[in-house]
Amino acid sequence: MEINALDKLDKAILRRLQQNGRETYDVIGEQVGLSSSAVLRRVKRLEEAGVIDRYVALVNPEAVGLGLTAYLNVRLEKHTESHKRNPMDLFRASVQTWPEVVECAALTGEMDYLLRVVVQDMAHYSRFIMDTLLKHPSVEDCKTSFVLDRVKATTAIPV
Amino acid sequence: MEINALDKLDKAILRRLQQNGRETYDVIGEQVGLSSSAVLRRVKRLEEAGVIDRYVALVNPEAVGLGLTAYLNVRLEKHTESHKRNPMDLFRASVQTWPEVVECAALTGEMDYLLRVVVQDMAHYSRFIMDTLLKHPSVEDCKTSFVLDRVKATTAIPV
DNA sequence: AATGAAACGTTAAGATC
DNA sequence: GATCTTAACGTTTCATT
Repeated sequence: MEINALDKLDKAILRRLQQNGRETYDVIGEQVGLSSSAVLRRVKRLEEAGVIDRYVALVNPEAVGLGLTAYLNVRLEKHTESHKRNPMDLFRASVQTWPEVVECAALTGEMDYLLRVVVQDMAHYSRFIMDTLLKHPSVEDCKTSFVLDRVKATTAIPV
Repeated sequence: MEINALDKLDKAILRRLQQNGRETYDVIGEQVGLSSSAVLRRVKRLEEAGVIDRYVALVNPEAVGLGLTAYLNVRLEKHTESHKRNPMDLFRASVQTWPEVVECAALTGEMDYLLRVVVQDMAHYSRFIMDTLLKHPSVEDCKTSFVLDRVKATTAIPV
């Protein structure tokens, strides 16, 4: 579980797996200059250390009819009514249950949240805003920006 | 290459692969009620149709010393000098080469860009802003919001 | 046209050096 | 870390519906 600094080989392996999570250890080994069993042992170590979180398939939203992406700035109500849960905790818990919300971060500045929402079309988006988000007791206000073009969307971080 | 609407089984398979891109076809089959060869055929079809884009390993940023994430709103200069490339194209091309920028979208509203930037610490962030982003000929101005907490960060879209 | 069962080839995983 | 062995998995084939 310790983070004993990654060497050049670990980084090379990570870069490859971040591009292709199913590349065989044989191919990785050829590229980085190791045998497949050496690659395997390093990968297992990286998994156990929590460096590799998990492996996923990436689905193309357009190909499944999810053509509209929006970023949403959400401002929560400041006041906590004593008999209710804290608005922040309530909001965070709800976000986990909304499948349209694929990304949510708490930001500095105006202590609000940035959400990325993926839906079929404008009708679905409206329904999400009107019937779900703005009806939520913790939400004070929100501001939408629609995505015109996904210029870059990588899951790879610069190791 | 055609998008012949996904049935219940396709969606169930996609949901599982979006959570674990290395789940064996045997296990997926047990869960969705198919044999492994039937699962394989469906997965290959989904890959060829472009529904499954690719498989990747997800790396934990903190575990590799990338502890600072920021969202950046970037406004480009409006004017194109006739002898230069269009500022928009120039900016988009540069974004592809900057490894710190893991996400970039063109947004409606003020025709600007939203960037997600992942770096080691504030020193690296400053250097990126001062030496790279603000020195870029297409960039007029930018505004930073730091991420306090990644409330939700999934690569799974709601199929 | 899609499935399940079984055979086959490839890859992962483990042992040894 | 490399080589060798075995167990697991992915892939193909084919009979069945």
